[in-house]
Parts: sequence; structure tokens; C-alpha cells
Amino acid sequence: MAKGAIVSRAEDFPRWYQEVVARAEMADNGPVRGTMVIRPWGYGIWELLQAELDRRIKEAGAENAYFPLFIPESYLSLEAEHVEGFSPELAVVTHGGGKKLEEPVVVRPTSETVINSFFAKWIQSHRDLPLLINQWANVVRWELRPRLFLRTSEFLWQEGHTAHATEAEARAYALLILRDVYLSTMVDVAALPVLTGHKTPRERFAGAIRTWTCEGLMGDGKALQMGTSHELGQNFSRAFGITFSNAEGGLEHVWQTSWGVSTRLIGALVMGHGDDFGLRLPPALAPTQVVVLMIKEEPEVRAAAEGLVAELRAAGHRVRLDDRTETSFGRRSVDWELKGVPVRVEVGPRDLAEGNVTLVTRHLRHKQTFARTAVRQEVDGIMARVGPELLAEAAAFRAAHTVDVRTLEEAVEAGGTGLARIRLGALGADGEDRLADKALSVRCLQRPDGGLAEPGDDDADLIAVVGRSY
RNA sequence: CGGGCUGUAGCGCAGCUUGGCAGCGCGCCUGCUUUGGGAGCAGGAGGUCCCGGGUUCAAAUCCCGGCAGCCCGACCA
Repeated sequence: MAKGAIVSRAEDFPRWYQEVVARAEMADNGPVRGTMVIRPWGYGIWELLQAELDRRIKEAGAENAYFPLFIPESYLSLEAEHVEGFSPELAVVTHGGGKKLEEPVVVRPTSETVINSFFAKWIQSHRDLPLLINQWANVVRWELRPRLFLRTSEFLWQEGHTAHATEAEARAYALLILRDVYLSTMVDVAALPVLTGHKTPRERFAGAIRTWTCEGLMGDGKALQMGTSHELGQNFSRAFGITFSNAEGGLEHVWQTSWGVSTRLIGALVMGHGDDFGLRLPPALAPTQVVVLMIKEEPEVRAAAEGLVAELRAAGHRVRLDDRTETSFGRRSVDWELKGVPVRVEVGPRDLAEGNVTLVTRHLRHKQTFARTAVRQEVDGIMARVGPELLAEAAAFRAAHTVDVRTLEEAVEAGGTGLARIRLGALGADGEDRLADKALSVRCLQRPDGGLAEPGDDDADLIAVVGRSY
């Protein structure tokens, strides 16, 4: 290992992950165990993700709102499975204003309960439906084994909550979010291939009747749940009394959905695209897409570099000038590489004398000299290619680490290094227990062709995607 | 909850066995020389040695008590 370099992924993947997050200045551990300080580079990625998600959420018709951080403890217990699922990880506030509270309040682990208590108030008629609400917020789930971005006690996310007149409409909306918001953002923006499917009852969200999921495969062969969209049926509408008068004058309970993705996606980006030199960002999520790096402080170099910055900015790229020539060239190159900036433009006297500059493409670590006048066009071209190439590389990795099997034993074998696909029925009644003994789980269920289950499909006939997971 | 390990500069660590000036690497600051893949030289700053008590002329070091963190197991999902 070269001086100051990070550990290789092959040698120690968890340590590699920690080092990338630290050295790329994405996040630090907070003072309270399990908490996280998101630094500008990490937060910049989040802001870009947020913007992409928010636009799609609004296109899907949902509106943003904000509900309180504190929830009366009693609300949680209104839905039996929900409270059972969340009580082990709740943070509970027992004192306020120096006095013991009459009723403790919990810090939201998710907002189903508060939001639904208001849905009950707002929804009277079928004309009030559908009600489509999203909120951007922090949530708290006390974690014993935290890892930055992947599992922290507090994290940032988006949670959508909707109410519909019919089960079919709720289901269609949960799937709309899954495909047009989550799948689209993960694949087209983050360049991360994901499997979609639904969870087994064992893995399902506490309180849902069906949980749809996007599952990614990380560089160490472990799966990561990257986003979920739940059909809640009438579980919460019955618990909270959310009723509406239908067109015939009858009183019905609404059908609901909820869905969320979090800052965990940043962890997915690191583990899905990173290499032994650090992070590799798709341009769409790079806070800085192009770094123009001055090799030396000379008037000609500065003039050329500043000219390129202006030109590339005008072309619509997020560009930053690195003129910290008091720091060595090598050091600065490595720093930008760690941060995953897609393109570096290296401007130095030697090239410049011949009217050239050097372009370095991060994801390929490819270096080439171009005429200064060709830079804009070359950068445009590289920027258009990076995302698709990262996506193709990750998809090839997943294909190479996915295998179809027929028995649980084979699934255990294959699941050790990647994903195993097996008919759920072939796992047997205690299949999930036996997988759990080997630290494996069913990540999702899909049709043999990878498609989503249709109404009427029997889970036993669907393909269970089995793997280790985060 | 059980077992093991660790707390020393911003980070990583040595020193503890055998008590005797608080150390090393990286990072940081200043100056000069450098700058095309983690620069060199010189100078400098930075400490509640986890906390409390004890033994001793003298404690980072030995003894007692406590706290925190990490790993493994159990539990949970």
C-alpha cells in the first residue's frame, strides 16, 4: 500500500468503506454513538439526490409538508404490528422543561402515526382523495451497530404517505413510486442497477400488507435495501379511523401507501461504484463535476485555467478551480480522486506551450492530452458517458455474482459471495430460518423474468433472491 | 447479560513487564527551495497519559474502584 493510500477493497472491505467516507470528507461520527455529521461533500451529494427525487415525487402528484419530530407515545401503540416492530429502536423523551412529562413522547422513527392522525381529520369525502403527502425529515431509530450512512441512529430521508379510495388505486400508486421515482433515480441518476420485487412477510415493514423494494448489490457481494414502497391496506386507516363517504353515501376506510428512501443511498453510491482509489461519482450526483487543476502558479497557467473554468461553467457543468499550488500536484490529484470527481483538467506549462491540457477521467483513471480548444467538447462527451459506463460496470458485476440454483444448500453456497435465485417454494417451510442461520435472507421475490409479482401470483412459485445484506 | 481487549497530541500508535524529563509517524504552523501522481530541508505549536482514590521521595507505569469504547457470543430484527 502506497504511503497514505487507502486499504484495498479486497483486503478489508468494511475498512475500505470507512476510509473512503472519511478521506473523501463525506461524514464524521457524531459525539453520540450512532449519530453522524454529514460534511459538505456528503451533503452536496444528498442535495443533488434530493432534488432528483423531489422532482419525481412532485411529478407523481405528491406535495411536501412537515409534521412534528415528537410523537405521543400512545400513537405508536395504535397499530399492533407497527409498535411491535419499532419499540426496540425508539428514543423516548421523558422530561421536558425540567419536569417529568405526563406522557412520554417518542422521537419519530417514521411518521405513519402522526400523519395518519391528521389524515383522519382532513379526509371526509371521496372528493378529498387521493391525498398524497411527502415530507423531508430526519428520523431516529436507535442502532446498536452503526455504520456511517448505512445504519445510523439518526438519518435523513423522505417519507411519502398517501390515502386512496380503493385498494387497486393504492397499489398502483405504491408501484408508481417504486418505478418512476425510486427505480428511475437509482438507475438513471445514481447509475446503480437495482432489483425490484416484494418482501416476504418476515422482511416486510411493520404494519404493511406488502412491501415493494429496490435491492442493490454492493462491491463486496452483499445486498443493500435501497428504498421501499409499502401497501398498508387499511391497517392504519382502521387504527386511526380514517374514513370517507363514498359516492353512494356509504362510509369506508381509506387504502394507504407509504414509501421512503434515505441518506443510505449515499452509502450505496460508495459501495456500488467505489474502487481502490476512492469514490467514483456519476456526474448527476457530483457536487463538483470538473476540477480544473493548476499544476503551477504561473500567469499563463492561471489565465488558461480560469478561462477553462468559465467556458465549462457556461457549458452547464459544475466546475471548480483548484489553484492551491502551495500543495503538491500529486496530493491534490489524489484528493479529487478520493472524492470521485468525474473529470480533472490538468493545466500546466508543459502542455500549455503546445496549446494543450490533460484530461483525466476518474472512473477509468484514464489520462489523455487534448488541444485546449477541444476541452469543452471532450468534457461534454465524457460527462455523457460516465453514468452509463458506471451503470454497465455495476450491472456486469451483478450478473457475474448472481446464480440460479435449485436447492437451499446451493443457495447458501452462492449467497456467500453474491445473489442466489431460487424458487421460494424450493426453500421449504422453514427456509428463511435456515437461511438466517447462515446469515442469509430473502432480499425480494420476483417473477422468473425479474418482473414484479402480479395479483394472483403465488409467492411459492416466484423467485426468491437470496443474499447476505447490510 | 457473559467472555476478551483497549483508553497517551487532531488521527494512528509506542512507552507500562522492571516507577525516574511525555515520545514516534502522519497532520498542523512559519520560512526557504519545490510543484506533470501523496515534495525536501530547517524551525515551531500542540497533552486532564479516561475519571476518582491509594502506595511511593517520585505514578502514564503498581494497587483498588468507576466510566467509556471495540471484538466475540447471547438477545433482537
